[in-house]
Amino acid sequence: MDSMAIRCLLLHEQPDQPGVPFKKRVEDKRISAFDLLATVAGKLLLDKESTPVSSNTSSAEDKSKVEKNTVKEERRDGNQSSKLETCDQYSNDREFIISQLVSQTNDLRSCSFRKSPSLKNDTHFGLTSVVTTSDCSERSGVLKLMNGKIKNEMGSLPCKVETGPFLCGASGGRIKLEFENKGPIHEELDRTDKLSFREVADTCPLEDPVVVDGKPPLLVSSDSSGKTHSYGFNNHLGSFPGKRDDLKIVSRDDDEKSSGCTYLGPIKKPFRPTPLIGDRRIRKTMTSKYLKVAPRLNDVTLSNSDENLKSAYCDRSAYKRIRSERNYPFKKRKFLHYSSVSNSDGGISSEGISDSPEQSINGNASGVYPKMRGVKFRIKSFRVPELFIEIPESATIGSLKRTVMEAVTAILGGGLRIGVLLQGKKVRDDNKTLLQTGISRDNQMDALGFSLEPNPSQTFPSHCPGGSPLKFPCDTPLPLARYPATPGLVTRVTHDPSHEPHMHNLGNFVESDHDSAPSPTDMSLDKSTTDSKALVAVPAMSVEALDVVPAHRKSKRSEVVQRRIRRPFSVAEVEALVQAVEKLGTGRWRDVKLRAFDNAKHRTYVDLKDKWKTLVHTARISPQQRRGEPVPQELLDRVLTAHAYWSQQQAKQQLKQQQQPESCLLLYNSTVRASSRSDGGEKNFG
DNA sequence: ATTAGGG
DNA sequence: CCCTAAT
Repeated sequence: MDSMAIRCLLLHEQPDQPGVPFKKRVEDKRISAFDLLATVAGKLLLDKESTPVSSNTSSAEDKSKVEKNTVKEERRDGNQSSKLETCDQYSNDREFIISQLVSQTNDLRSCSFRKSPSLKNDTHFGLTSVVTTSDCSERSGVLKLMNGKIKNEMGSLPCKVETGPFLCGASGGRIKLEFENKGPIHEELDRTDKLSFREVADTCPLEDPVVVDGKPPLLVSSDSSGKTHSYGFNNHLGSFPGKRDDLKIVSRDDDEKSSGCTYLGPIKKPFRPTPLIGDRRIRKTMTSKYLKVAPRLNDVTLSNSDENLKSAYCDRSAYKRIRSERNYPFKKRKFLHYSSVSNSDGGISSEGISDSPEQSINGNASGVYPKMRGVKFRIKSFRVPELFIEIPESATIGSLKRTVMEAVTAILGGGLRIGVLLQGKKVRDDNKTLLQTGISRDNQMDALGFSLEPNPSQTFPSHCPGGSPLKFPCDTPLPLARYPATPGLVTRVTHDPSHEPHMHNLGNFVESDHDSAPSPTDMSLDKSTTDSKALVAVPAMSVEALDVVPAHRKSKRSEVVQRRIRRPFSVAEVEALVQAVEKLGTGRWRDVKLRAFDNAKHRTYVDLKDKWKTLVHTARISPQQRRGEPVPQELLDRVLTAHAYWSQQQAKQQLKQQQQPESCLLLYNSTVRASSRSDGGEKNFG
C-alpha cells in the first residue's frame, strides 16, 4: 500500500563493487535514506582514498549537465496541498543531491539522489535504488504530506519529542556512525565539499558491516517490546563482511546515559523495552524543561536523538508543535556525562589521530610533504538538524511520523555537504591540506569537527504560497555562533512574513542575525546577504544543526566548552540598545531584547545587560582608554543620562517597596501615601 | 526563564 | 562573554 520509497539515482554507474552492491541493498530496502546519507557523509569524510580531486570540480560542461535537482512533493490532502521544491541552483561544490523522493503511491513525495556532474569524467558510479520506508513508521507508513505543518516557530514549543535515530529504521536512540578508515586518506580531505556523490559512492564500502541497532524498518511492530531490534535490516547488513572499513552504524538509546552500543555483528542487543511508537520514541515532558539528553560532545549524531523533541501535549491549541531541538547551547551539552560508552572501541579518548600506513598519494600532494601520513578519523554520529513541525491534533501518530519523515526528507532532499570545523572555526579552504590546516596526527585534533550542512542553494518551501508545511527556524541556533558559518554557505531563506515576530525594533536596525559572525577567515562577508535587509532565516539544518563535534576530543577533563564567538556591538546596535534602555529602563533586559534585538538571535538579554554595563563603564572612562570601535560620544552621554535616570527610578522603587508595607492595609490611601513618600525619596536621590 | 553582579 | 546566585 502506501509505501514510500526513496529512489536514489546516481547518474553514473559504478562498475566495480564487490560483494553485494550497495545499490542492491538500497533497492532491497535494506537501507534507509538516512543510512545512505550517513554512509555517504561518512565516507565522504573518511574514505578519501579516491580523492585527488583536483581543481575544477565541475566544469562548465558538467554544470550544463547538472540536472535540475528537485525535490518535489505534492500532496493533495483535503484542501491542503503543498509543494516542496528545491532550487536547482547548485553551486559547484555541491556534489550530491537528493533530488527526488519517489513514492510508490500517488501522494508520496519523491526524492531521488542525483549526482551532479562528476568531477572526473572518468568515474562513474551509479546507484539506482529504492529505499522503502513504508514500514518505517507504520506498516502503512506513507510519506505523504500530512496536514501537518512544519513551522519555524521558535518559541512556544510545548512538545519535546525524542525521536529515534532514523526517521524510519532503527528504533529509538541515536545512531552512531563510526568509521574507522584504515585506508589512506587523501591529504586534501578538507576539500570535502568538492567531493561528489559519485566519489563518495565510489568509495562507499558496500560491504562494510553496517549494523543498526533498532528495529528493522521493515519488520517492526511498534508493540514488539523486546525484539524490536534488528532484524531484517541488521541481518542484511550484518551479513556483509566488513573489511575495508569498519563502519558501524549504531543506534543508541537516547537516554541521558545512553550508552551507545556498537554492534559489529548482525546481532544486536535488545533495547530496553521502551514505549516505542513505530521507530521512534516520543517522550512527553510535562515540564517545560528540556530533557537533558544532549549528545556527548564527541558524538556526531545522525539523528534527532539528543534533540529531544519536546512532546507536548500541553498545547491545547489546534496544533501541536513538535520541536526537535537540536542545537542546544553547548553549555547544556557540557554537562553530559560521558558515560563510558560501551561502544565497541569505546574510548572516546583514544581515537585521535593515528598513524596510518603511509600511502602514496597522487600527484596532488606535490612534494611538499615528502612523507604523507595518514590521519584517522572516527565520526561517531551525525545529528539531524532541527525541525519544527506543526500538525493537527487530530492527526494520527502515523501521520506525525510521516510528517517528520517528510521534513527530514525535505532536508535531505536539498543535499548535504560536509563542513569541517577546526577550533570551532570552519575550514573553508578546500584546497589546503590537512597538514596546512593544522590537522595532523601529531596534533591534538581537539577541535576538529565535521558538520553536515544544508545545501546552500537550497530553497525551502518557505516560498510556497499558502505556506508550505516545512519551515525552518528563523533563528539561528547558538551553534552557529560558535561555528560561524560561511556567509555563502548559510542558506538564507526569506521568511514568511506571517511568521515574522513583531518587528518593532527601534528602527529595525538590528540586522537580523546574520549569524555568520564575521570570522577572520571570512571577511568576504558577502554583501548579498548583508545588503538585503530582508530578514533571513537559516534553515534549521544549516550548519550547526548538524554540528559534529570532534570525535576525538581530548576527553580528558576538558570538555572544552567553546566560548561563544565574540561579536562586538556595532554602533547601530549600541544605538538601539540605548534607545531601548532609555525607554524601558535597566532592569528589563528581556524586554529590551524583545524590543530592539528580537531579530538578533545571538544577542541574549544577558548580553545586552552586559553591554550596557560596559557602555556605562566606557562612558565614564576617558576616550583614550576606550577600545574597539568608538562609540559616538553622544551615545555615551545618553548612556550616562539614562543610567542615572533609571538608577534613580530604581532607588525610588526600592524606597516604595520598603514603605509600601506600612500602608498596605490602607488600600484606599496607600497609593497616595506611597506616591508622596516616593516623591520625598526622589528628592533624596536628586 | 530572568535578573543582577562578579569574574 | 561566562558563571552563579537568587528570583
